Amino acid sequence: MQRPSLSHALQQVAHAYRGHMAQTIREADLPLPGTHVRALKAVCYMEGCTAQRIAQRMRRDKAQITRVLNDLLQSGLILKASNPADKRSQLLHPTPAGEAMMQRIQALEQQTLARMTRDLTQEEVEHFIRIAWHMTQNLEGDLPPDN
Amino acid sequence: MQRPSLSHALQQVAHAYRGHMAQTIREADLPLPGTHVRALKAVCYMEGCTAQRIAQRMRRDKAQITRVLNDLLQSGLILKASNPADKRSQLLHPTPAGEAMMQRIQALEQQTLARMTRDLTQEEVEHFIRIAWHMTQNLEGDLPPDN
DNA sequence: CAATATGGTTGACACTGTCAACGTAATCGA
DNA sequence: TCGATTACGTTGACAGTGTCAACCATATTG
Repeated sequence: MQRPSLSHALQQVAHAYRGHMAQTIREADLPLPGTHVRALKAVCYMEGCTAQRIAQRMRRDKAQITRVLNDLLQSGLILKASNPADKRSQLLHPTPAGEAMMQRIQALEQQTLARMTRDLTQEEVEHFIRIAWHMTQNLEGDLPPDN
Repeated sequence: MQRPSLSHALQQVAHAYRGHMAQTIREADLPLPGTHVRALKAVCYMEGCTAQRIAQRMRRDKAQITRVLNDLLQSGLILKASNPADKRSQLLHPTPAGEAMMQRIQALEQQTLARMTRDLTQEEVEHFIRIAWHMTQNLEGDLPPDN
């Protein structure tokens, strides 16, 4: 164990990021929890986006994704369209409101990220991302970065 | 946004660590959730440990800490002793069972950390920790590493 | 002493995450 | 082509995480 330990540092920074984003979003009156934001991001930026693909990308249980997507649907931020290639699944698309929401949230996230990395060099940040990704793969296996 | 983005990398690695530790602990039949583990760690390694100090260290709500400590108390892993310096608070100590539990969990954590960093150099890991800590401070303010 | 601040507890609630079971649709192999 | 198996999405149930507000008892401060 180091001072501070890897586990402690990891938990703290993840918690700090989560909390700061949550507060920023709350202050901007965009009542969307973190998981919803991430799912909406996937819907906006993934080609041929389905619930299954979101679950894989986020490494979350598909049940959770279903519920988040239903919330987004009810909030009018996304739409489900039948998937001609597979009648079991639906293709997901953002509505204009969803796109607009994504724009606003992206801006808030950029703010948070900028503050978080304000005195770090580009190299340091990229190094951090690379190591984080490496650790993830070491623990979980392998999926492409994707974003 | 990079590929993968900082936010995504951060959430993934934190989730992977949490999940791997949870599974490892489950497989070892030590039915203790992550927050409980972290609190027990604090009780075992902090001098003059009180609920308040744990809450500060973990940056969590004191209500949550109260409940976690009560669980640990009921599980016979810690003890509360009256604090001569302040009758409102209690000094926390591990029981022998708590110490033993801590030993076993420490070993499991070391395993997980070793796997997570298996192909990384010491410098890379320390760099990662330093940057993580830096980001935390950028978002939250300033508390000493402490561990 | 009165006002205020702090440590801890409790209730309530929102969010996160997983597991199991199910219906439907696709796919694969005999 | 039919039957078994697998995959997508949904639902129910539940455990765990995290915060806020109200409260009591004790400390601290003016």
